Amino acid sequence: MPELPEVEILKHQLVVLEGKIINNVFFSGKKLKFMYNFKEKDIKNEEILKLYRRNKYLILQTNKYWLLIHLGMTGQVILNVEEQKKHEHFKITFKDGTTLSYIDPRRFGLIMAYKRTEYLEYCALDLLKNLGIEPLSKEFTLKKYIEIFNINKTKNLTMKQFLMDNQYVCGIGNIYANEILFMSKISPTKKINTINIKKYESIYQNILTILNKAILLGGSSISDFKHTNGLSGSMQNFYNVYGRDGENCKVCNNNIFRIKQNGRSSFYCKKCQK
DNA sequence: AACACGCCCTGCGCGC
DNA sequence: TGCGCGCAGGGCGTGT
Repeated sequence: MPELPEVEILKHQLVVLEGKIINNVFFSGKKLKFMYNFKEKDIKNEEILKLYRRNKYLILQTNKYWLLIHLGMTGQVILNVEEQKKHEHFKITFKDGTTLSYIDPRRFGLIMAYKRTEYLEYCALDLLKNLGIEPLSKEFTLKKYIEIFNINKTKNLTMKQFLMDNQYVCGIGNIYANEILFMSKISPTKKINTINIKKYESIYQNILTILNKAILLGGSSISDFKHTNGLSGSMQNFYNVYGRDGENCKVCNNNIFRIKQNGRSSFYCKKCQK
C-alpha cells in the first residue's frame, strides 16, 4: 500500500461521500490492527461532512465522530462493489445506496471512531498527535526542513530513517524514501549529520517532486493498491531503484543493490549514491 | 532514553 | 506439483 500519494488519491476519490448519510455497517468481526471501538448504532444516521488525510490516515468527519481509516500494507477501499470480496472487513452502506468496502488480507489496517468535541481537532487524536509536518503543506518550506534537521542532527540516524520516520516529515514510506534518495544521490546508509547542509535543498526538492509525481500518476499499484473504482496507478513504471536489485542503474548502468536497514529493504546504486 | 527487533497477518514467488 | 522459506507499501510494543 499506501504511502502518502496513494492515500491522497483515495481521499480525493472519496469526496463523493460528503453529504451522504450512513445507513448500516457490516463488520467481518476479524481483528484488524485494533479491535473495532464502535458499533453500527454509533454511526448509523451520521452524515459524512468532510474528508481529510493526515499522514497515511483517511479521516471522515461526521456530526459526532472522527472516523480514522488506515490501510496498513494491503488495505483497499472500494466504492460500490456488489459482491462480498474475500478479506472484506467492513462495509458502510449509505442511505442513497452507495457502499464503501474495506478489504485487507493482512489486516494491518484499522478503522476507529473518536467522539468529536467542539475543541478537539483530529490532529490532537492519539494516533495523530505525534506526527511530523505534512510534506505537501505550505508550512513545509526548505527553511522548515533544515530546522527539523537541526533539531535532530545529534541523533544517530541514517538518511533513510530520517526520511521514513513519521515524527519528522510524515507520509514517506519505503518506496518513495528509496526513490527520493536516488534522486538526491545520497546513500540510504549515510548519517544525517555527515550530509552537507546544502544537500538538504536537493532532498527537499526531491521529496516534493516525487510525491507530486506519484499523485499525478495515480500512485503506485504494486500488488494491492487500487483506486476506489478498482483502477490502478502507474508510478511503479517510473521507479529508479525500488524493487530493481540486480538490474542496471538507469544513470550509470552499474548494479542496483538491496540491503536491509531496520528490517526494511533499501535499494540503491553504490556509484550514484554516496 | 535511544535503538533494534519481533510481531501483527495472508499471499506470492522462488528454489529445491 | 508440492513444500518451505523469505519477502511484502506500516507501525506499535517490547526488551536491551
